[in-house]
Amino acid sequence: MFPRETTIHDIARELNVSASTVSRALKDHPAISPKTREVIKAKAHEMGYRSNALASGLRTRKSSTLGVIVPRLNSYFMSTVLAGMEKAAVEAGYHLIIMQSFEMEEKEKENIRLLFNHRVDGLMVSTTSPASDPDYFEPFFKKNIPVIFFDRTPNNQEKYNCVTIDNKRAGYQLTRHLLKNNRKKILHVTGNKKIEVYRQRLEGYKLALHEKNLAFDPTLVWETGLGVDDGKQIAEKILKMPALPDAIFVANDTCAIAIMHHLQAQGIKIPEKIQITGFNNDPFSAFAKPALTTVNYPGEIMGKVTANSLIHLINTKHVEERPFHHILDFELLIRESTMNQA
Amino acid sequence: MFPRETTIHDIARELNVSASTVSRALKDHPAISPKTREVIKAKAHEMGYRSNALASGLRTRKSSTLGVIVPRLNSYFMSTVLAGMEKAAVEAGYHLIIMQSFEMEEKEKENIRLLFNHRVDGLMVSTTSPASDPDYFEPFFKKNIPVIFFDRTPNNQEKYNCVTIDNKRAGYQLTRHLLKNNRKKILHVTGNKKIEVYRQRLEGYKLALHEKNLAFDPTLVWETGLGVDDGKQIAEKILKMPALPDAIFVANDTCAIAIMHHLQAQGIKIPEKIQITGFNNDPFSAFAKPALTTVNYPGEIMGKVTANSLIHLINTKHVEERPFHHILDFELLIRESTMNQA
DNA sequence: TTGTATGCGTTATCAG
DNA sequence: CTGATAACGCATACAA
Repeated sequence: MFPRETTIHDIARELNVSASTVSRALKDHPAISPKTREVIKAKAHEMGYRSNALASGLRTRKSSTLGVIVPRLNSYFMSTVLAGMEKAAVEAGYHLIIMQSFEMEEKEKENIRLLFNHRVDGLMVSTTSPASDPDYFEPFFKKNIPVIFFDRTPNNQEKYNCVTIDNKRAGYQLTRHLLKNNRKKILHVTGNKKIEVYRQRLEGYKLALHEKNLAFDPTLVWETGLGVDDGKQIAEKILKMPALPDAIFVANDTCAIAIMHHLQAQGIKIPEKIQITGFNNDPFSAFAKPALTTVNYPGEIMGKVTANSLIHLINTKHVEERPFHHILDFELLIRESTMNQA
Repeated sequence: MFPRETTIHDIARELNVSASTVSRALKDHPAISPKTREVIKAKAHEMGYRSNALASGLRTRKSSTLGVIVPRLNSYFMSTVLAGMEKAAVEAGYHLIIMQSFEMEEKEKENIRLLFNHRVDGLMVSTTSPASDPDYFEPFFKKNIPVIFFDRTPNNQEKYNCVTIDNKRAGYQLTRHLLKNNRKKILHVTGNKKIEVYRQRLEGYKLALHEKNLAFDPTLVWETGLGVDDGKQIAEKILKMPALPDAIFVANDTCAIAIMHHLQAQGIKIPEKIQITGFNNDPFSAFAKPALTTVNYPGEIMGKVTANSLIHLINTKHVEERPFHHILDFELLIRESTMNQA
């Protein structure tokens, strides 16, 4: 019904050359004379030729495709990461296949399997699973297909290629900021503590407390989903506390803003009564009232660095000796305009 | 260096059957006896067999891959759309290749070309280009590879498959809401007017004015990039107006909130002095102070509907008679708690 | 500089 | 129900 695709053979026939010559000419192989190369290219264009990536991939064992697995697509932070990845990937001639794990380990495994079958040339993962040893990446490791974890990494980072920020230091600085403002009872609202990013932030929080000789109180660490709805529940729970905290260190902006909103709705003065900090520098954090102190998480750069590192690994055939760990710079954004410094 | 991949031939050899039998067994072909099917599947599993999507795609002329082109990845709305698409696609056995056009027509064309070469089975596009007749989709049309536009469609929607909301009606309702609040001078801050979504919203705005016998003043329609930075500039420009508007209908939440923020910083009372409405229902719009009246744009559903429609087109071999146009429901979210109704 | 021959792994066709 | 064979479109080793 639809005319067969024009192939290099069709071009070859038209020009009375061989298919290999056409193949070579089209990819600027040096062994082809400039003249014939131009002729072939012109003809190819004229005939509306399109290279068949599938055939090419089958032959070269390369799909020119990178796989990405993220817990969820719909967060601002994640989209900036993906934006950076897409740009870097396309510039290097790769496509991006993006999949969601929806915070389910089973789904993550399935995605890994599917991307493996799809013969991606490399894989970038922000892991759902806190598992200390994700052996379901074995097929990739065995075939030496590079895998890089970004943002949410497995627990033993030294075994894997990772791109992160120093979450511990960030957590430390945020907590320190609150302590400087004479806050004594700091609630820490965080995500799944088995996940490295959240564990690190908690470590930073503890360190800052320790430095000030303040006792760490485990009942002040609340594990949640960090979503908008969680924020509302947290606020309600806070209001029921016998003694309110005087500060809250929330592990992302979304939830921080939701908490703030609901506390304010109940008449709590922010930041006078309770000071709040977030994490991620969502665009709205600067517009919250009061503006939210947060950590600028360089999403686009993280995406770019991850993708470029992956492509580098793909291109360097020889096995890298040991995994690398890129730690990107973050930025503490202090936004309180009129705070009493201690 | 790395052991060759196990193929159906390897399995066939081990079991003394033919490769075709293995191939059939693995995809549950009815003509294979249940017994041998199970034996083959077990062996395949044992040998760590993985189907090669490239080879399969080359043979069947199907890549099991859907292409997506969007102007930018990093907006909340777009990520919800993609989240919906990814889910629907994976459920139907497809992968998603996502590309950005960065609001550049050239980039969009290049992406179309790349995805065509990559042999995607279908294409979903939120177009960058306001061009009335995007002939660079011709390769797809010619080969009868389905293309669906979502959100941002070409101008002559009747010629293409589209999934949208009724932007005109939404714009109309928002404007009407402002008029009901006795607003007389409504500034409309919008995106590129050549783009259908923005044109439609403007049409709705005009209609509402017309209905109230208010003259349409073209100088009250400002075209911008609708980003955070644009918001600041707009605010500054507003403050320089000889007579301030008493309402602003902004074509997205991000920009609306930015404008609101900067006007408030200059002492303008919102909504008393100037009432503002947004568009998209970004999660933060509910937390803005005051909360932003907006239109709930069903991103995830849009993604799901678009992907499912595309897959349907792929599966129905016969050419559809005419393009379809799915118009999704939106929801006007009125958020002003204490407004004086006219 | 170009051509020939072969194979990448799978599936469709046809035969048995 | 199963097997043999060819073909999908391209790229490469080798030959010329």
